[in-house]
Amino acid sequence: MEDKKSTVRAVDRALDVLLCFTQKPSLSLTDITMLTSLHKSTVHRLLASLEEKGFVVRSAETDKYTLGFRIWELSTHLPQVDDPATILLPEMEKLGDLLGETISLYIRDGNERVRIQAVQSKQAIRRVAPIGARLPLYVGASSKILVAYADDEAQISLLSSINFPKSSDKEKYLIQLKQIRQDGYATSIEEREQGAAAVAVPIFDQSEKLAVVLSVSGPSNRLTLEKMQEHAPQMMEAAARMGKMLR
Amino acid sequence: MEDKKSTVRAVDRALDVLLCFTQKPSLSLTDITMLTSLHKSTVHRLLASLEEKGFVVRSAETDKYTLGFRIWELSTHLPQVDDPATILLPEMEKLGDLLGETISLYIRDGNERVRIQAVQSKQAIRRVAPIGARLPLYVGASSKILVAYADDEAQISLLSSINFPKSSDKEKYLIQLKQIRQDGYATSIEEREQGAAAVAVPIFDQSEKLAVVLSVSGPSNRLTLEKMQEHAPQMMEAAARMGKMLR
DNA sequence: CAGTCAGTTTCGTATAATGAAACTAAGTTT
DNA sequence: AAACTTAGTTTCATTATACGAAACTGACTG
Repeated sequence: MEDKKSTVRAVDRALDVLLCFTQKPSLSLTDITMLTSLHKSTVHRLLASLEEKGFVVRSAETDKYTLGFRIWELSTHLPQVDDPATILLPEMEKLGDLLGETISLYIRDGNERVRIQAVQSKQAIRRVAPIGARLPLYVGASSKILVAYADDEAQISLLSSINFPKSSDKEKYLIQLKQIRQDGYATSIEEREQGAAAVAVPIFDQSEKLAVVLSVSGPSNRLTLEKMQEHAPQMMEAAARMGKMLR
Repeated sequence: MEDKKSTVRAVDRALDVLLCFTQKPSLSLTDITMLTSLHKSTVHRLLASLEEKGFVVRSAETDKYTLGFRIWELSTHLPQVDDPATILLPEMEKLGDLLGETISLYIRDGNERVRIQAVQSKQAIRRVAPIGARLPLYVGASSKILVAYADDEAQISLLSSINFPKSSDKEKYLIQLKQIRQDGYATSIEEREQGAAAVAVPIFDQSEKLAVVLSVSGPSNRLTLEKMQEHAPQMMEAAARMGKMLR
């Protein structure tokens, strides 16, 4: 077995116990025992620690546990970061290390997309992604995500702004968007730029609205179709995690 | 040594690490090492666990830690209780067990005080405190707290509503209020009721405003002056804790 | 009153958390 | 540029300590 980082098991378990409360606000000891598949005496002890410090409270009547005031207290001390570009940077860096390619973050601004954050690949041959760059919304994996997950009225206006050569092109494009929504990610190979490929996924905020688009991009001979399919689930997983960071 | 509850040491320590962030939003490993007086390798491992689960994040540049999105996520799952009577009940029950006397919670309503919550002592001889009871604001430990910590204009109106027999009485009363603000608690012996004594302390909400008054009361032969002085710091400690629970 | 179920406590054992110390990597001073 | 700091990371031997099986309690149920 290989442990990525040397952590403390008892603490890992205690934190898992806390996270159970994201599923249900009020839990009995046995509820938690089942959710964590730990033994009840273990859970009992972990809860004793959590309760003593006020991270959970036990209702005197029902014996059920809920999150305690310490969570509230800590949440008031959260660094108040507002913009995704700042808050998501650490995660993007991690992702960049993991995938070894350039990671970008896009938002839509009118009929363009804007790169609001990027971490560059460390490889010699790499896709350089300047922050602040404005790109068209028609082509590229990130663009397709921005269109596919735009809310209804925005989508209609975007589609009308795109100049399709043939009407059959629009048809194909719509089918592509539908597929993307099914898959949860979009890819592009040499679509916008010679020799470049990318995978893009949506990041939703707490209210399930599209907040920003995350993409990994690199030279298409390195970022092959195969590699992209490998990266897609990793991207979606990262996006889910990052979404939780947006208020 | 006697362990009150059997807890898990590693977890206790990890929670202490989290609580460090209430003092300063951004902390280095050594900062935490000093604040907790744990060894750095221990802190390092605890942070690894906390980071993996997203309870803290490490800024890639500065290497400093801040609270992570998991705290935010959990805080959104806090049971949204609004009224102090509900939210403070569990703590009042604990306090009642500890002190063995009746615990009450009061708010001011106009020129009266109202008991909005109570847990009854389990002893045979006890002070019975019906919820909803309305009592005068002049006498009793809780009343004095309500007056002493009322905001300026409310205090003036309250003082004018009290019918002091002699003007020297008002003088004395004001001195008493000043003393109470210095001590942080008020006591009363047979003041309002024959044979009854009480200690009362203010509970302040997050914005440092008087939210509610907490009192312990019982027969004056059991709740002696000595006992009351013993209970006062316990009450103030409990009140501080309870205040953090009020949004 | 037997029977189930949830929570609590005990206890022997093996594991896993610990802290000293060594190591790395920056940053500072000489 | 060598010699020191200073902060973070990793290793490792030791033992404390977290673990889970099982027994216990006590409340609720049929």
